[in-house]
Amino acid sequence: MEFKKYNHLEEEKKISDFWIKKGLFKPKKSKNKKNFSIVIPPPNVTGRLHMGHALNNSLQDVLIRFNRMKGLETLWQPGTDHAGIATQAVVEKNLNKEGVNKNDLGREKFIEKVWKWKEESGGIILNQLQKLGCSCDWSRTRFTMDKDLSKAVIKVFVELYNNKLIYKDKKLVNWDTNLQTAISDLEVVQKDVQSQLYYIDYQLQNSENKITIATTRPETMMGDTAVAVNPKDNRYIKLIGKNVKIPIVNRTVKIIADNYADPEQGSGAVKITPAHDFNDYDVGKRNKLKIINIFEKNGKINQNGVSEFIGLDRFEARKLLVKKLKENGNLVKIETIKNKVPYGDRSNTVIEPLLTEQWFVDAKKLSNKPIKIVKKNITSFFPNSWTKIFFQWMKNIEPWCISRQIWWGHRIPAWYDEYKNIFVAENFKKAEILAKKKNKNKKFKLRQESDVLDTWFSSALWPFATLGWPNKSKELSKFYPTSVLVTGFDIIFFWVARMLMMGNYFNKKTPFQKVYVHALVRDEKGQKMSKSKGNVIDPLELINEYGADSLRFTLISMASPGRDVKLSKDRVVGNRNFITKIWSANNFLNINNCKLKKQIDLRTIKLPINQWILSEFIKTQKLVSKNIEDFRFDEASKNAYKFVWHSYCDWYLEFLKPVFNSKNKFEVNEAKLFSSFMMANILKILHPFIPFFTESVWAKNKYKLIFKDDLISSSWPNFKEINKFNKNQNSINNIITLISNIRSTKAELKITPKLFCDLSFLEKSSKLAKLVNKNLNLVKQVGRVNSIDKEEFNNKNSIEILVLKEKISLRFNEDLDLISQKERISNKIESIKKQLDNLNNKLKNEAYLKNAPKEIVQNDKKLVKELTVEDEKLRSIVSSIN
RNA sequence: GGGUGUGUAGUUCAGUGGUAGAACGCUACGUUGACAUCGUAGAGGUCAUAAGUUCAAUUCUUAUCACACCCA
Repeated sequence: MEFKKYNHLEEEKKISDFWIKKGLFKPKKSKNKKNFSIVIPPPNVTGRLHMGHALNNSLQDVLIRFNRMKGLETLWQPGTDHAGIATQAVVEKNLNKEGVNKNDLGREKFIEKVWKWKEESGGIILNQLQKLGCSCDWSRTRFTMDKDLSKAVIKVFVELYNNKLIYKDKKLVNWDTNLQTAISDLEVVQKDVQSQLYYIDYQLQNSENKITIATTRPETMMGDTAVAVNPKDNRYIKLIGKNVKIPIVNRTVKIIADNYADPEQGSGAVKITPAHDFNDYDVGKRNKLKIINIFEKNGKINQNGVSEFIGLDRFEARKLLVKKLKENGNLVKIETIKNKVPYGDRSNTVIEPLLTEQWFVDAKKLSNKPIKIVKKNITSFFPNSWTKIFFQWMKNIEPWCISRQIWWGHRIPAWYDEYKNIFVAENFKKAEILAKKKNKNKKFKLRQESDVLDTWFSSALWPFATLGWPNKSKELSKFYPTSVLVTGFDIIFFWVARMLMMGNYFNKKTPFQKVYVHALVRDEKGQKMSKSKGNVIDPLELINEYGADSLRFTLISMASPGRDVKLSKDRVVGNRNFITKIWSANNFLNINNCKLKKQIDLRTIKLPINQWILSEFIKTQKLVSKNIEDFRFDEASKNAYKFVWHSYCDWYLEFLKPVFNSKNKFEVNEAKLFSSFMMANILKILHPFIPFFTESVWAKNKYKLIFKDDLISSSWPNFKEINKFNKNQNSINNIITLISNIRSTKAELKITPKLFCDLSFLEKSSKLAKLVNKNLNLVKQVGRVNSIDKEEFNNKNSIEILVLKEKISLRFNEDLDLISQKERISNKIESIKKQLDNLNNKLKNEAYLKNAPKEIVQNDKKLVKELTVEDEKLRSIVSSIN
């Protein structure tokens, strides 16, 4: 009979619609009142699904589906963040294409455009997550710029400000000259680049002598306010306190002593530009130096620069300055060096330290509680190694610059009057009340801060803001703290740490009990996937080609803790084959009319193969559960894979065939019922990994009639072991060994596998004989055995082999070439001898006997006995071969 | 420069103080009434290197080497 192939494209769409339409992703009241919740790491609203998302969300879905099936009330909270800079850039670009400039449009109109863009094309990634099978409660989808979430953001800002955990300060910040906004430390990437190190002579005042400084950024000379040397540097001690003239700039500055100057680096003398270098800024503070800012916000030289440089871009200014220095003879030499240069992670332009007024969060103070929480394991990281890295960062945390000079985002709720007062309040009216109090009878006009907040500021509130905070919602009381956070390591500082700060501060409870940290998805060679390298594998392409299930199973089975996922297409193909295998196994059941017609009382199962497969299943079900609970998704998926393919398909289905051929109605009936029952349970344990396929087969087999539920809402199998089945479990395992041995012997003798043989048991009171007699049909059909005898086959077409330490004889109706077999057994004897020698030596060693645990010694003794018997029997077999 | 992680079969990875495992790939045979997106059998490893602890080390410790990442 021909069966249709499994059509993943059709089925996945159908099943997805079905789940969503029936609202099966929504939390369902649990009997045991236990809850399980995860908040999704909100992807950018501009985002498109990449492999990292695919891995991250596949893992979350495993946890969600598993716990849902275990009967917990389960919420997976989805949504997106507004990605201030990225989204603004997208919309701005679109407008530019239409010939519209953002500034001509004005702030309000522009924001309208952004919202319009969001409604039309934002959040595509959520659809893509649905394609992946993510069972988020989509009806609860949130967006960081939603009214509710914005309310939370404002409340948090005001409260932190009132508690002096947010403040405004004039400091050097990382300035992105391209985006023209400040960014936080974390958004700066230090890149290794080749730079020129310029050695430049500064003329000493009232002297013929010069001092040579070295710099990679000569243009900042225009902002120099000192030259520093190390106080212990003998070369320069005499010069400390003397004045030098900056060439071209012609300003006179002092030579100061500061430990920052490293005698080993460059010339040992450094120019100090407090306005444009973080280290120099500190030097300037220590030495009370003047700060001269020479840059506009776009990175061009401002009025403080030398006249002919004003208006030049910083890199052009550098070129021109170097040229002038050369002409004037001030340039001593140029060295090419490797150094680190800061780049903006969004704009990829060189970051300029710039002195500006910004808003900061006192991260240091907020970090105390999270550090305690993690120390006490109230929130714990998996793998544990991340704890250390988390502490390292948290303990050295710097103030967090949260203001951004862009339009799209949460506008900072601060108002200014004309008298340099700042009023922070939840809205204009409240700010006005504060202002009236302060200004008494004075007239004033309030102007709102134009800056918006860093997107991560709102993301930090995600675990409670999405659940309704600051309202005391029932979701908040039910699902907060969330159970697990599943995230990539790259955002531990950006996001996880900050959620821990905000969650613990505002809720007195940690936002999540556990943090599962997964690694990066790389290409098969271990290279980072990047567009420029052209090695990006698009998850959507794989989903189209092989199905979401295949992709999910692959990613999940490769997610070993602490290791990157090296993805190759071959893996996905392999797992697609796994799905096809189950499909064809299920077809086998259907062909043979194996239907689950009623619930089964497991204790009444009689057939040894049914008892055996059930016992194997129970082992597997336990392993899968435990491994999912331990975040060992790789192991869990492998447990299931192994059972389904190698126990159920390879052996159990083969054993069914002789049963179906028999005339024992009872046995046939039980086999048909039970094989289908097992299939249902296979679908259950595979559901978290390959949800579409399993739900589809569930429907096809009409299991809902028996289990009363769709697969997604069915209960996770939790069978107790049945001890009285142990005997048959062993029997079948032994039969498998026997059949495997017969097959290998055939292969070794180059006998075609088709050929049947006769079997004879050579030992008195043979256990194997009893076993075989009890399962005669299985052995005969699956093992291709004709007849069972008791006498020795003393002729050229028989061979003796050892199975489970018993001698048996196989007879074929063709002559055998036993020479190779003789050699093989001799080799085996050799290796047993080695093992025996080893063991015997060990057992002679008194230190070993004294120190090793009794079980180990006993085990070794037992092994010696067994190997000795095996050795003897093999020797007798060899000697019988002529 | 400081830190973290990794190194086990051809490849990707599990694992363990006392017999070294899987998947994929490879080789041979096979179209046996679920499945060639398959079956059966098989080959393949000084567990990076060196020293130490131990009765016993692939596993623990230290050093070295290689690679990856994070921070400055």
